[in-house]
Amino acid sequence: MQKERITALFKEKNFRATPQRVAVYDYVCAHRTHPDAAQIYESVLKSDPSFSKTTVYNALKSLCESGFLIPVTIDGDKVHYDANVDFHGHFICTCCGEIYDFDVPEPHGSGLGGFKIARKDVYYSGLCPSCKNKN
Amino acid sequence: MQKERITALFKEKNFRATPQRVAVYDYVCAHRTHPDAAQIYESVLKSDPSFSKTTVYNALKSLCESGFLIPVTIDGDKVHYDANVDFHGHFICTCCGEIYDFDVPEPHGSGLGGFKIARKDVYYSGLCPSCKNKN
DNA sequence: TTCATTGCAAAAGTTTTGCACGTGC
DNA sequence: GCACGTGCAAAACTTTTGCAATGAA
Repeated sequence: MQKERITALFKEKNFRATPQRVAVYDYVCAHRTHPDAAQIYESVLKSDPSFSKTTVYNALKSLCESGFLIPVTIDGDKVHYDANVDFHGHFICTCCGEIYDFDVPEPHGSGLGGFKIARKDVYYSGLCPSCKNKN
Repeated sequence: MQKERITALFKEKNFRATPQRVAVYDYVCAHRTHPDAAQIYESVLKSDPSFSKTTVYNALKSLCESGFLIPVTIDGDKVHYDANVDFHGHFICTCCGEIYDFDVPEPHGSGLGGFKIARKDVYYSGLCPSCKNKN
């Protein structure tokens, strides 16, 4: 997606379109590998050397709150981000750390009467095909 | 569960039964609130002031690897631990941070041919009843 | 103009590491 | 006895915070 279209999309949803936010979103859209803040920062820094790490965190937080991105907390330490906001599952390889998308029906839990459910996530973990065959 | 029974359980599964590991597991079994490493450390320290934080991390890692505990990474930063290893969902309140268990059928994803699935997790987030009614 | 966002440095918080010592089996 | 676990301090990392300066609308 070109930056002008991202800017238009942001304005349409009353989301302040700063070049930094556009760059962060552009990167996550273009790299469907579920990058974390460090990877995003490293990349956007190349086109704008004055880009701050704080700004990456600010942008990611705002983008998630406004529904442009989804935080993926499958990995215990860092948070990964996904531009595909349609419901789907995430698989993480415990060997190489790679995260894969997969199709899964939305799960329906019971015993949550009175709770307001805002998000549902399905996380699998194990070995990806290449790591599985490595040993 | 008394400590002697935990020790017996560990030995049964060829899991070295040090008093520290027993204490950590005992705490997580007794407190079904999905504690994190800091909470566990704080508690076990009371009965043994020489208990090290490193040991808590070591014990938790080993206990997870041996299937005694489940790591809950629903929260982006710290890892929580659950002694209930039977399949169930976890709900986290984005307001108070409390984690609740709920029943949910095991999800069956598609498109993972060639992957070795070791674990499945279903995480919900939103507002718990009391936080929902707070505003 | 105005107020949200940015950028910097410093802090906070969790988890890991290296290594000597201690201990379960 | 020996391999494995423990404990300590320091390091590594991710993320947050405070605040002055900047810029989008």
